[in-house]
Amino acid sequence: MQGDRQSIPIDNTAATDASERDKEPQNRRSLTMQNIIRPSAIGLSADDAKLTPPLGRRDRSKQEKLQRILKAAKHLFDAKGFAETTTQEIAERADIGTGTLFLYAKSKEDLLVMVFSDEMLTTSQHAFATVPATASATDRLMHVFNTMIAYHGRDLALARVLLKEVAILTNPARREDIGRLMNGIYGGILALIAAGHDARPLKASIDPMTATDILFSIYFNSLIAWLSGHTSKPVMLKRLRNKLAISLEGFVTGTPQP
Amino acid sequence: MQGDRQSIPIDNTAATDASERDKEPQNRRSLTMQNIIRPSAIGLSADDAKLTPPLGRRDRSKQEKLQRILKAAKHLFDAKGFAETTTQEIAERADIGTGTLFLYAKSKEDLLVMVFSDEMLTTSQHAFATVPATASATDRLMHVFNTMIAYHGRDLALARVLLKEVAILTNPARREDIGRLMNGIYGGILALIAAGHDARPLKASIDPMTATDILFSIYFNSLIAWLSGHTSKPVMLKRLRNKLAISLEGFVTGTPQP
DNA sequence: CATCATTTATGATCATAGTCATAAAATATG
DNA sequence: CATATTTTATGACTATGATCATAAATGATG
Repeated sequence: MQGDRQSIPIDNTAATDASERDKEPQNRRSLTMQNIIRPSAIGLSADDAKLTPPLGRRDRSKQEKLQRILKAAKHLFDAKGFAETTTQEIAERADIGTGTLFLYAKSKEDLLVMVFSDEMLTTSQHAFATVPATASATDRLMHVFNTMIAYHGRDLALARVLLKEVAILTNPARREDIGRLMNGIYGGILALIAAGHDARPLKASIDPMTATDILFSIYFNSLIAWLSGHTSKPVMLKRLRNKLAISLEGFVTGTPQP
Repeated sequence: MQGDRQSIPIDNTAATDASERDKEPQNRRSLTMQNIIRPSAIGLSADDAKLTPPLGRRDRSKQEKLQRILKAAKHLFDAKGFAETTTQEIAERADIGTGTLFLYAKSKEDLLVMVFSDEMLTTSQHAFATVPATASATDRLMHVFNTMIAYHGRDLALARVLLKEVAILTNPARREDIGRLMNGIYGGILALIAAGHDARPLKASIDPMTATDILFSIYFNSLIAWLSGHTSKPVMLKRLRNKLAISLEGFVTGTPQP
């Protein structure tokens, strides 16, 4: 029961396929196309990144091009939907060649995740920042999940494609993007429940991170069940709340407040 | 707390898009291309279906063609993988025209789910049928999930594509296929836990179906985390077991056995 | 600056999923 | 059986995601 504390959600114990063998030859110069770094990817705003001194013309133009691509893609995905947007259109709008696009994203789906992982992160951060302090643990969790669900609800078709990609990642770069998102969410949930709730502490036998993992699983499956058309939104929300309440109840000691 | 008993996993509260308005004009003859019915889809074996009397030449040939398609697709997906198999190849192997394929499946992905939903159902049924009677509730659940995980482990690339499609369904016909699968799994889990475990009954406040839903969510998320490369298989299994144990503990009354 | 090496950009080209007008087959009707 | 109607089959064709050989741009070196 001890010795397996989770530092999750992400640990790359699994083999990273081919990318394992060609280790970066230490003393090469800077960013090559194989590892583009988006500002947000290292916790810097675009401005900060611009101010960061030593960037040659090449790297600068690369960053700018990437920003144009992401902006163009986001605009089109939002405006016309994923399937209805062609990579040609994105390239044109970003003012680059059709082939250039695939130097920055491995596939159209990859681009989709690149585009929206930032927004998902922002959304979740806002959700945690606005948690009602006085509410019950269940309600606080529901506030967070509700916010995220509302975000995906803005465009169901887009949400379906996006979550499909997010659920199962194949590109290590995207795994990092989503890893950051997951770390934020798990951290937030953990903060909400780590001390227990309703004046009752967590059971000693329960690792808070494991509890977090369970709660997130419940949320995620409710979300995809809804997007799959298995349940209506109100029913999904009602059941989600119930499942969270039940789980939370199982995590703490003592009996419910009278 | 009452009045929302889940008859899940599937209820089609959500709008079924266009397919809602063109209601079958009652007195048309039989199966049109829009609703092909596979034998297994109604709980009959292929043989039973053949014996079922009133099928005209047309319907018979349709069934046979469908079987050829499914067989061809399964063979090729297994042998070469999903991405590496072209719909042309499948059509050739099934001895039909390239366009004919898309009369039976809406897309290549749709075909993938058609092909493997039966096998997944069989696998889960076998898993439940071989549950060790004397084991703890956690171990009995782990036996089931382990079996299903092992099944997906036979071809990770295929499992990734398949589960992506299964996670979020867009075709109502496929929703029914997977609905049957889910009903089987939920029913099995429910049977395992409905009476409580380790001589301790379920808490009165807990709907067994809701508990089932939670347990399945935990399984499913562990599975996709593994397939996404977030955790190695042994770590995933260890954590899965732990999460199931914790949840199960929260569902029953009393204290653990001494 | 001139030359060379490396990295990035480009669009013509390819592969293939999916469509659609047309034909064929099956069934209904008289 | 002859004809009309409905359903299914077909493959040429289209749309588009992705590739790749070639060119352009950048930076390093002397």
